[in-house]
Amino acid sequence: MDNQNIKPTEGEMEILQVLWQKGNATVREVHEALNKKDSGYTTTLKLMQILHEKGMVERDTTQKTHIYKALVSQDKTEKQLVNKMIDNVFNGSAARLVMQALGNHSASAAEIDEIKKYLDSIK
Amino acid sequence: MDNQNIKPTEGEMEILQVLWQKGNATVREVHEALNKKDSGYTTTLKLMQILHEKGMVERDTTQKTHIYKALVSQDKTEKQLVNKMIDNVFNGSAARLVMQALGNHSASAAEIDEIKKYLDSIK
DNA sequence: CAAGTTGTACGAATTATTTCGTATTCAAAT
DNA sequence: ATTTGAATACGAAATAATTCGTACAACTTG
Repeated sequence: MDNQNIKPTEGEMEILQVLWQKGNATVREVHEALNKKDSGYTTTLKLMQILHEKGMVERDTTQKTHIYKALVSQDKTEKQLVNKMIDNVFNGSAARLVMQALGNHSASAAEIDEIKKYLDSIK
Repeated sequence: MDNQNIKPTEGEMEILQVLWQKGNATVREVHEALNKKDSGYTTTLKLMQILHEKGMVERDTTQKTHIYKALVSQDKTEKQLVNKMIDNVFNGSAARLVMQALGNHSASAAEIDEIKKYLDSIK
């Protein structure tokens, strides 16, 4: 099985988000997108280098300023993390996670409609 | 604001699960419930002591063998963790998390109905 | 071209988490 | 009573994750 274990840390995850959103980006772009006042540029650089070591991103180094791009898919990564949470926190019940997620004020009426539509579609 | 920040680590979380399930338990009971072959009894003990320091569990020490009990609520803790994931992984969209969770674990028809009912109830 | 700016590399400090070794206490059984 | 077993306490090692300092290379631009 080629089942690559994608387990980004929290810091790595933040960077991947930016890369997924932008498609590709330089370290500076990523660093600015996450405007962290609590950590410096070289920290972001280091994390991106680690992501590269771990094979989760690729980079174009033909120019002085390197350009990064995610190699792991957003979908697969999200699935891994969600699955892990369902197992770890919700004893295997996806439904419990869903309800916990919606019980929060986080979900708007529009979101709820969207979810219902989705539920119908997979029925 | 009394907003206690509940952020158990992964190891702490495993222990809390057992305590929530059992109501209360000794270190040995917890250690056996999570039959980890990769870490010893004193590791579990230490983690439970840390949970106590952090105020996430209480313990009855009137007997030689202490009896532990979770102080943080399962519901609140789950909400915190889910919210964190919604922020960290799904850019604030509960709906995206829900869909990822359902697309994934291929929830059963019964589960889906349950969720729909729930959605109606909070509308 | 010299000076300043922007970039990467990378070791090392810091912080968080997990794990264990060992001392000690208490209680039960021989 | 002495030994044995099961428990806690707690420092400290091991591991993981984050952050930064600093050296150096490559482009401005004055």
